[in-house]
Parts: sequence; structure tokens; C-alpha cells
Amino acid sequence: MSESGTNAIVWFRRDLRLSDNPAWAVATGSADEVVPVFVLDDTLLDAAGPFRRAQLLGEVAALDATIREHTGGRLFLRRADPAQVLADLVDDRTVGVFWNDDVAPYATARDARVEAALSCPVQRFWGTLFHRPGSVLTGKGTLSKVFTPFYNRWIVTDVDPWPTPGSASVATGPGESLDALVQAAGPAPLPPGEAGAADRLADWARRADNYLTDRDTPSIEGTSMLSSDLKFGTLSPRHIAQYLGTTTSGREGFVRQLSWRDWWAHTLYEFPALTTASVRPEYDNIAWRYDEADFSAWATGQTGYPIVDAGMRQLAQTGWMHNRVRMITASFLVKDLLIDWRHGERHFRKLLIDADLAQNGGNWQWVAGTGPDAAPYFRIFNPTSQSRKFDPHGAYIRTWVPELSALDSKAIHEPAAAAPLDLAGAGVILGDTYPAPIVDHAFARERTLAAYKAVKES
DNA sequence: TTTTGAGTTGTTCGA
DNA sequence: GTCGAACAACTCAAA
Repeated sequence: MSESGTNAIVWFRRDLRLSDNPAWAVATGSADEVVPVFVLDDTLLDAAGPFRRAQLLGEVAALDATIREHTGGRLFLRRADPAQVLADLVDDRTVGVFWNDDVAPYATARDARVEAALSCPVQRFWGTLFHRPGSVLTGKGTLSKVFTPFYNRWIVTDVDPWPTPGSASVATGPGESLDALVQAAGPAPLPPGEAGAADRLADWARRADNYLTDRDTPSIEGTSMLSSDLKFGTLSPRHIAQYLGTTTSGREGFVRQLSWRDWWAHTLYEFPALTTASVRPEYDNIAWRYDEADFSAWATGQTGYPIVDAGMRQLAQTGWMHNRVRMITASFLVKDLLIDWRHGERHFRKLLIDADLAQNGGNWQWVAGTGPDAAPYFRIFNPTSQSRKFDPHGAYIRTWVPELSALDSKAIHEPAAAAPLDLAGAGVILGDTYPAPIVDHAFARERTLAAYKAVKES
């Protein structure tokens, strides 16, 4: 740090980029020198499974490299309590600490604590969202509980103008080394940093026109693959939307999904218990069953429903799952096994590279029918129909459930109903090389309808 | 205040 | 095989 002149501290959290970052931009225009800081929080690190952990560490290392390349400075790294780290950095030359806010309850509590511990001004921004919470409201001034009215407002809401970066120099103190942690975690699953994100966005722009049709086919790359960038903030949602435009129905449909992201974030900000309590409280009275063996079969991809097993194995092996299959597997846990959605939410949150409290919690509540604007409870996915419809040739199943790969495209969706000769010819022995279904869907469907109906009538 | 219309991604049944 | 309607009835936004 320079011996004289003012400085501004930028606390990076889940906005791991320099471009289109309001906290960074304002800070670099507010002082002679900027100190970029990242604090590794063991609470968050421990909550992350191996994939997100490796991605996070890769992103932090990449941010350091970007700062070095573009400014000659270094990211100041510490593994400690953020309130302590930041309070120690502040001195009488510090004009302020700058960061982009996060809607997660852990983050809002932590940030309040940090702000209280600091003796200098704090400037907070909403660089991780398209529109700030509270800025997209119904005519009555409330957050819409139905998505479409939210979207209709969202799409016509003016964006807050974001400032352009200033010319401050960047401090060079690197703090602690991450090398040991990075080495232990292994390489990031996705090419990290703004460079990796820019490549993914450019790639997506070549495919986005087909989004509305291709997004439902898990065997092809029909989705953006930008979820990790939105999680870690290597891309801003505004930049994504601006880059893609809405000139085709596919692009428009994708930008609509960015609106869903804001809606869930705004919802979590207003309802911090999104991952622990049903938004529709009557559904917290459902008589969930918790069967350890069933949950384990689901988590490890051994349910006997090939599309479910394929998805759960993709998650376990890669830290990512195709969106259509996230719905199918989540529906299976809740509506076929009648296991509380919160168990599934936690499992996904642990393993997903892109796990985001608002998105994961909101979408689990959507699947379970317990959330705002959720699927009606009687709309129960049939995993076999979903499989036939969205993986018609079984290509996705064959990739992740190789013991079924020799079955033809008719038999592969439902091995338990296949002819014995077909199974034998494909080397499949139910209950041995591949599990028999752990539950009968028709029975499970009736069981779930009854359980949901029971709490509505009480 | 009352009314009206609409609601991410489904399934099943019967014609 | 394809199509439309019923499912079961509710909540919410907006006029």
C-alpha cells in the first residue's frame, strides 16, 4: 500500500470480475489506490462440495491473475473472519469499503456485522442482479407472488446506470497464498475467470437462438452453461442480456430466465427462510416419509428409473445437471418418494457447482408445489414419460447409466417392463446389474396426492 | 370492493 | 398415434 494518499477497499464475494462491476468501478474512482480483497470463509468453504470448492478457488486465483494483468496489482487474500480482515485493513487513509450485496441470509447477517465493525463508510451495490430487490413491484407496491406480472414489470424497469471505472492504482499486497488449497481442491471444473466466462458467453450466443427447443434435450448442449458464471459473478446478468439481445424467440426466452433469477433473489431477500420453510405454510404439515435407503438410492443414482439415475450420477460425477433432469430428479424425490424437498435442496446445494441459495431453494419449492407460483401439487411428473419425451433415443441415459447402454431406445426408459429376452440380450439383470424400481410410480402418485390433499383439508 | 382472468417446463383418459 | 379436456380448485394481480 502506498504511504500517502487515500485508499478504497473492494471486498469481492460473488462478483469475481472487474468488468461491469459497480463496486469496483466506484471504488476506483473514489481514491488514489484500491485494495482488492477476497476473504475465504470456512463456513462457506465447508458447505461446498468438491466441485464448487474447486471452482471457487479457481475463480479466486483467476481474479488475482486478472487484477495482476490489467492493473499490476494483486488480490489481497485472507482466510479468516471477514469483519476482522476488513477492520484491520481500514486506516485513516481509507475513504470506504465497497462491495456488491448478496440476498442470502448468511450474507446479509455477515455484512451487517462487518459494516458495524468498520470505522469508515461502506458503499454497497447490487452488481450481482439485473434489478435490485424492491425495485420491481406490483401496482400495490409489493413483490409479485406470481412470476408473469413480475416479469412484465421487470422487462420495462429502467436499469440503474452503472458508473465507469476510475483511475486508481491497485495495491500489490497478496496476503496469504491459496496454493495449498488450490492444489488440494484440484483444477476448476470449468475454465475459470472472466476469460473462461467470456468464452462460454460467446459460445452460448452461437446457440441461443434454439434455446426454447433445445433446452429440453439433456443429451445435447442446449442450455447456456452460464450458471456457474452467474453464481460466482464472472459475468453480470446485465452484460449477458445486453450481449445476447432479444432479437429471436430463443434469446428472448433466455432473458426471461434471467428475470426468474432476479425473482427468486428478490423472493429470498423478502423471505429469508426460503430454504427452510414452505412459502405456503400449510405444506409444512405434509406427512413426509424419510427413508434413508430411498434417499441414498436417489442420491447415488440407483432408483431403477434410468432417467433419474442418469441425472443423479451426472450430478455426483460432475457437479452439474441438465435443467430438465433437475426437474425430473427433484420431482422424483418429492412426489415419488414423498421425501421432504429440504433434503433434496441440501443435497443439490452441496454438490452443484452453480448452487445459489435463492435459485436452488426457489426451484425446489417450485417443484414441490410449496412455493409462490409453483407447479400445482397434482401435477406430478411421470419419470418414464419424461424420459421418452425428452431423451427419446436414450442417449443421455446411455452416457450416465452405461450398464443399460445395450438396451434399445424403447426398452431403455423402463427396463422393468422390457421383455426378458431384450434384457438378457443387453446383459441387464434387474436387481443385479441394475436395480429394480424402488417404488411403483402409479402407487407413489396416489400416495402423494393423498398426502398433499390431507394438509389442504386440515 | 368486486370481479375477472391468468397462471414455466404435466399427466391421463377417452374420443 | 393424435387431440382436447379434465384434473381440483386456488391464489394473485389488476382493472
